[in-house]
Amino acid sequence: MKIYKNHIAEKIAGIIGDDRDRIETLLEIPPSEDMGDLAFPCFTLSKDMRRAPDVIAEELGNKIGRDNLIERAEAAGPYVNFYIDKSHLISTVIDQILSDRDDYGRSDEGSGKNIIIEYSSPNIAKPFGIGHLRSTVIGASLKRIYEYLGYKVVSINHLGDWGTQFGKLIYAYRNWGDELKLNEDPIGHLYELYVRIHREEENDPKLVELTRSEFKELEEGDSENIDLWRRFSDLSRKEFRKIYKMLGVNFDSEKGESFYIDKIPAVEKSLKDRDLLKESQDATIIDLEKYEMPPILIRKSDDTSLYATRDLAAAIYRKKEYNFDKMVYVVGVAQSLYFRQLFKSLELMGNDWADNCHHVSFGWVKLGEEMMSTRRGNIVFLEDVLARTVEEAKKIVEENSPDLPDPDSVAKAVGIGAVIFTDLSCRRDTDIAFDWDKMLDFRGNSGPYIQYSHARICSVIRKYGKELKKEYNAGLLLLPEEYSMAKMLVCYPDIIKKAANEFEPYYISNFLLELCGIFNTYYQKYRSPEDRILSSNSDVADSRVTLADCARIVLHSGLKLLGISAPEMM
RNA sequence: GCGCCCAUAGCUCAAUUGGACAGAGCGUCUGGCUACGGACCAGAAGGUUGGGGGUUCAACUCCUCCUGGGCGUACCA
Repeated sequence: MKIYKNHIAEKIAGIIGDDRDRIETLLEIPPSEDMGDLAFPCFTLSKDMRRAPDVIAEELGNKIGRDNLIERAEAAGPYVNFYIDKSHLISTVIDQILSDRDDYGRSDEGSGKNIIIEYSSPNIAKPFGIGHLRSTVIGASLKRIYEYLGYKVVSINHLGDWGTQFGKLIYAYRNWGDELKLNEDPIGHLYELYVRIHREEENDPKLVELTRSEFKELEEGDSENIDLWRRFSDLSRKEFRKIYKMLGVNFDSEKGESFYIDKIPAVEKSLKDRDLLKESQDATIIDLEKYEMPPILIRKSDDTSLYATRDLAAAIYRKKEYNFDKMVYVVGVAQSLYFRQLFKSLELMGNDWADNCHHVSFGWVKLGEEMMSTRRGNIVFLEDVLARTVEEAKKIVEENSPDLPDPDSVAKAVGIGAVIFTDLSCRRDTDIAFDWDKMLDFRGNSGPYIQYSHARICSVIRKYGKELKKEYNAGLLLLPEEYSMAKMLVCYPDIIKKAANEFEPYYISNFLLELCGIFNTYYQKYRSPEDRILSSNSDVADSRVTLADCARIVLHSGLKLLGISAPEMM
């Protein structure tokens, strides 16, 4: 769409003698297709020129004539509506996609830039719930999106493998642990112990001190505690790996919190040198009152470290190690105050790059009226969700397409795709309502709907049979849906950039749904031998299949950016 | 108490960041395969955008107050 915006902005600027770029940012896409393809609202001009917007629009409309990009311009009240030359747009986008193929929409705007994305970061010894999935899926998608734009991305799984909870876990395991259970179902057993110690601590406050001292010993290097910790950690990592494999998610680094404990002293020294540390209530803090924030705790009264301590160390380490241009933390919205404190602390330490750190937050997953949380014990396990969606997909596949060569892998692709898509189909900050019925419904606005549309196009191309030639005639693509589709395809690169800028993969999901909507309408509306895609007129068929193939390429690409696979048959 | 966030169709979510008539899916009702895949498509019903006031050419969007909810707010992460 960029070339058209540019072109129109230039024309308008030429007439009124204003700044091109300013005009360009004012251009918008009208709410309905019959109002043209791009619109210029004259309100702001009206202020400068002290004339009624309708009059300006009228004048512009008359002065802008047709050329090979613009078919016509027409005033509509205070707007000037521009109608792009359809044949120009269609052939431009088809040529572009056919030459770029799977790289359509790729760019090099990020080349030479490093970005760190921290995501997933589950806690060792806690089950992977459907709530944790959001960070994983959003982060993994952002990684793909940024790589597509030429950035060098380092993805980090900042595992929660250190902290007070390990004192609890060690204590609980010593007293109630079961070797057999631990090996059979490590996370299940550890979680059971975790829940139990929490309950018991409520009844017996003395336990709190005992578990805290276990952590202190761990942090001081007690070998027995370290052995246990390492075992818990290894077993959990192994379990998580299974989940990541299913989801098709991977990381460049899996350095968890524990990695940074030996880097804490240097951080503390630098904090002390800048006189940022303060003793308060027996603990060590950074006072942030000047910045209207509560203090951030650096050391507890028993002298053990906290997540903030380790996060400061991690940020500084990463800056040294990767020299990132940007670092984003994909972490739930509950932590937003904490990240403001963290970034402010980094800044106070003299790190001018603190500005380049972003908290990419996301909302809760609700179960009924409640927020899902491990602490409350009302979580839905990701493994159960994946198992059920895959099973459901298998049922449907068996019923609808009994002779698929590999039904199991298709069922997996669809079941998992449905789960991933659900998390990416609304804005990050909205809370998601988890609902089994909806999760298992593969119709409507869903991942499988997009996969289905993609498979359908693949099927048409198979039926077409011939080698796809690069020959097509834009003059034969005159149906309104063909133009709408082409127009969407033109916008795909813009959508990717928007998704990256706002850290919102949902823009891509939304775009894909819309594209599928148009294609499916097109597909079903025209059924006569001549009007359908595989038209009896072979020239027309060539052109239509070519356009459909472009849509296929974009659907495939978009799904990939979301981390969802696109089977050719399903 | 203070801070941040949310409230849009019966339900789940959108709305080009202040723009033209607030749109999709599900659910309800009606219709569509001897054809290119019905995990689909077409149509209908469904809204005073939680409520009041304000800012302006224009408010779901910005300001203010109220109501209802969520999260955070020093030794969890």
